[in-house]
Amino acid sequence: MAEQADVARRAPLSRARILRTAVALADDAGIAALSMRNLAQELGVVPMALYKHVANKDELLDGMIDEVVAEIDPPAADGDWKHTIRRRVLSARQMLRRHPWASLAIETRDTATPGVLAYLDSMVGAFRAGGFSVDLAHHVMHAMGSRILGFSQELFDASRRAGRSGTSGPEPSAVFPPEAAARFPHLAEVAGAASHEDGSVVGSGCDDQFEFEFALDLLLDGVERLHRQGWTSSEPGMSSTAARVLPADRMTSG
Amino acid sequence: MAEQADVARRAPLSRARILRTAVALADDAGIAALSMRNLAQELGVVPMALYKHVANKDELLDGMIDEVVAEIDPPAADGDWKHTIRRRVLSARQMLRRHPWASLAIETRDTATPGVLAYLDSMVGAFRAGGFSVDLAHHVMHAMGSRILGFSQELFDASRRAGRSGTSGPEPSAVFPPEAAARFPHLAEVAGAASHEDGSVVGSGCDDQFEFEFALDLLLDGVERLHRQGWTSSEPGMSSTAARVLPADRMTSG
DNA sequence: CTCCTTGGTGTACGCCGTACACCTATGGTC
DNA sequence: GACCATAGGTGTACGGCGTACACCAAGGAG
Repeated sequence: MAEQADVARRAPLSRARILRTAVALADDAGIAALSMRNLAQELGVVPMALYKHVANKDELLDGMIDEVVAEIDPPAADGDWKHTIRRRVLSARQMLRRHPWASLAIETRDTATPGVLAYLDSMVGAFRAGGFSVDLAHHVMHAMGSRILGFSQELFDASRRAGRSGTSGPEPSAVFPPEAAARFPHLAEVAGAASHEDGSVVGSGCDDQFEFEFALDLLLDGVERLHRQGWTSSEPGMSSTAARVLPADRMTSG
Repeated sequence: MAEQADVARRAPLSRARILRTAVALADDAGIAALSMRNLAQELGVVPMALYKHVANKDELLDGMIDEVVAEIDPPAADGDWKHTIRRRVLSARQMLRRHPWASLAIETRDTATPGVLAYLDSMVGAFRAGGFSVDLAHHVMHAMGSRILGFSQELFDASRRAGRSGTSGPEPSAVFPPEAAARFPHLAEVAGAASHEDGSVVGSGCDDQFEFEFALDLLLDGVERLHRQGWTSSEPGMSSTAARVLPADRMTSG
């Protein structure tokens, strides 16, 4: 009990405490540094002790994911669908920025956690409540979940990282090393323009939040247009979908 | 040379052969099964032999990425920007389907490979050639590279995988186990509708290729609209960007 | 003939996840 | 109070990983 202070030298190690500590450790040291051994040490306990509370490392990761997904604001009751979706998506994004490991962890898991499913479900629910057909809601969810360029998570992260030689970095221009600029002139042009255009962005080259909202609004506005004109998948209303130029590009969809 | 057939018992192990074999192994057995030891065994060689041709495993992965990125069709010279972009993106997608490990591998690397940079550069070039301002091209690239829902790569992959109990799976409905359907009614509704709507989709629930092109065209059409109306970031022309509802949601972008 | 370089080998180290046997308090039952 | 089942922390050990480092065989150059 409380009498023997040194026997209860630590808080008594529960699944919840393990998950909280694991999230904190991944936040601080990166997901690569999250080993069962490191986590155990952080908790002042031997590695195998963890296995009395989580089945294995995969289950630990699942727990961590649901832990952070729960941080996403619940859907707002007021407002139209667009407002609701927008706020929710931005809240999810804030969570992902707080926990940079989460995005990759979620995508890596081979089966979605209950928390993730609940989030997606409530998102579909918001579209449905806004009068969307099941059909349109379905396709819109896909559109919001897919990345058109297959990769390059935050597009210029790589080039930005390549230019970092310290945390100070007061030089906003020349994000590219010169030889890269020669090889990739268009990227260099874009990167250069981005670093000049706005004083509110200090050293990083471009305003991630602006870019994200640009993409979000581009999509939401398109979706709103489809919704208003009563789009259905059997009779597509999008211009280029009707006049599809590359029927041969369709794959076998296996 | 060719005289001693047993001395040259294998093709002489070059960087190119290592990369080709590594790609094939990752394609077949999954990226998790690609260890230096496994790869060496596949090549009939001792693990440390690989290190005479690649610096370490990270560099091996970089090489593999450039290997598969090179499979993306070069940009078409003819046609308008939309045609060019669309074809290129779809070609990239086909590559990513051939090499399911590639998408994650590319996103995991902390510095973009030359091949990836070249691909992105040519993409920006296509927009520029289509008359896009540097500004718009920049933001559009971000929009195409970002995923609005922060995760869930192919949205219903997870639920689909949860329902797989074999390769046959002749039952298109009930993608969800019933208890999950009760907890996530909207997802269940969407998943159920998807499995009924089209005879061309056999067992998988929804047509990934259709979903992808839906998202692609939604974005391209929105982009075309912005382009036509001379959008600039200083004076946004998108409806919801002008009447932004949630200024407080903006983060410090740091 | 000697020597240097190129490329494959063998051993070994420290990390990882985790199976398994063990120990030790706790609390319920008689 | 005696007994014992159970929950939870411990210690050891195994196989796999990436890779540092010393070694060695073959071939070309002087």
